[in-house]
Amino acid sequence: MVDYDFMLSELKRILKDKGLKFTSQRELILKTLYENDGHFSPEDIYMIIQRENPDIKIGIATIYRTLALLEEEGLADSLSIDNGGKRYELGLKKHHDHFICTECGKITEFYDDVIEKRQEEVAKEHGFKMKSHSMKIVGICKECQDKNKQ
Amino acid sequence: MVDYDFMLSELKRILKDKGLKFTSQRELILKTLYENDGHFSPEDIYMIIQRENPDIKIGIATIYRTLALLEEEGLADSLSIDNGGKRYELGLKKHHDHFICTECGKITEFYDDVIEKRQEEVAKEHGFKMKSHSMKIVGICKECQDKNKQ
DNA sequence: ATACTAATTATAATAATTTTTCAATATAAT
DNA sequence: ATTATATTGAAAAATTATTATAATTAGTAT
Repeated sequence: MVDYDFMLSELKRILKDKGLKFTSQRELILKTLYENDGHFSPEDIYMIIQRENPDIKIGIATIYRTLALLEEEGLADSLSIDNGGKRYELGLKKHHDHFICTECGKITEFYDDVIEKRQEEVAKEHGFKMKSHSMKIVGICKECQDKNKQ
Repeated sequence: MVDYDFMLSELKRILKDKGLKFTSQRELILKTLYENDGHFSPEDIYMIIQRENPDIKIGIATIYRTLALLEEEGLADSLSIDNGGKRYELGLKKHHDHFICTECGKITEFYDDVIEKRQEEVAKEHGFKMKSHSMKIVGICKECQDKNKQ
């Protein structure tokens, strides 16, 4: 796992490169993504920050803006859920795909080499220059299946 | 390609099964999806219907409700695009995945047996009961790459 | 055919989510 | 420290989706 100091210096480097400024809000949002494992809506991030830093004021618009920036620069990744909007997670992690459970809403990560490799090939075959890819498998997780049986 | 009469009779059968009613609006929305190849937002569908049937009045809420119904019954499929909301396409087509071009926004369909098969296996390996799956490859399409070179 | 019942509709209001505007503030370079 | 500029929070605006309701319509039974 990439460590926080590295991500922070990446953020600083990127901001400098683009003539943008390093702010406490941007740092805080990155840190929040780093310290919380999961897939969060902007609203989630907003509430986590408020809960964990009752002294700090931050606007929801800043959350939206910053998450978009982090994603653009690869420091965050997003996932579109069927209902409602995007969920964000920390970027620079090993690439992976997602299981989404329709019963409990849980999002689980998985990785499969065969699929990864084949995606590259398929893109190449179609002359498509791949920048990213995502796969979602929607269904019912093991836990919910067991729960249903009882 | 499944023909329209089949889809229409499917719709009628499903509605009857569920004690719902066959209405001109529901038929019109299915027909619109059938006759227009592409991936449309509810707003798109609304505008296409208004344009092609200036005499008919239909409410945007009906579009939303009907698309959700059609999707639930498999007569339509939806795809979450990064910006904004869902895009719908006709259902009962052969399953496929999507290329999304970040330059021109074009969505292209593709199908790959290796990926399909492997998805089934991965879900099974994780004890996940797959209901559906989707894959998006985001990048730059051949046409835009060529355009950029000029 | 007609009448009846319940589902469906359009419209408008409402809710939820995301983006934009703008004046005040904070940052980075000098 | 000063200055120029990017960023922020707050509120307004825009977008997207859902809900309530009275009127209408489809499907069934008569």
